[in-house]
Amino acid sequence: MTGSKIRRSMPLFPIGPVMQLTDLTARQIRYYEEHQLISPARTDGNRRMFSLNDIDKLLEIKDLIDQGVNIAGIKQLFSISNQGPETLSKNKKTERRLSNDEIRRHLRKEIVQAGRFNLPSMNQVNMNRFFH
DNA sequence: CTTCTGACA
DNA sequence: TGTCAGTA
Repeated sequence: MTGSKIRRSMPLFPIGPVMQLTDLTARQIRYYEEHQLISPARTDGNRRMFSLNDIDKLLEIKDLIDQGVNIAGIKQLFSISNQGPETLSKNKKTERRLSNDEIRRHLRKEIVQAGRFNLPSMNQVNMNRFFH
């Protein structure tokens, strides 16, 4: 229901506890925010307040980073998973048999795989190869 | 005491 | 990324 959503997005704890829960340094957490991978709420004296969603997001980021995926790649993955079928189906134009879900899986695999091989510039992943 | 922004041997 | 500074 909607109740669980508001709970997961409800600002709960400051950066301290989050550091322990995610094994990430404050520097890293702030860095990821700078690059808009997360957007914690702010409070009284401009202090960050993280929600459960933020925690999960950070854990996801941590895994991907450990797998070698850089910020650009993670951004790609996040935007893709949040993208509704409408956005993708609009690009699939004509000759496209793969479902949007399949495309997402392939793209994710490509990015993570590239990360494992330490391949540079994940920035311009050839989405052109999937659409056309 | 904890967190924040900015900066850089 | 770590870390130190100067605040709030």
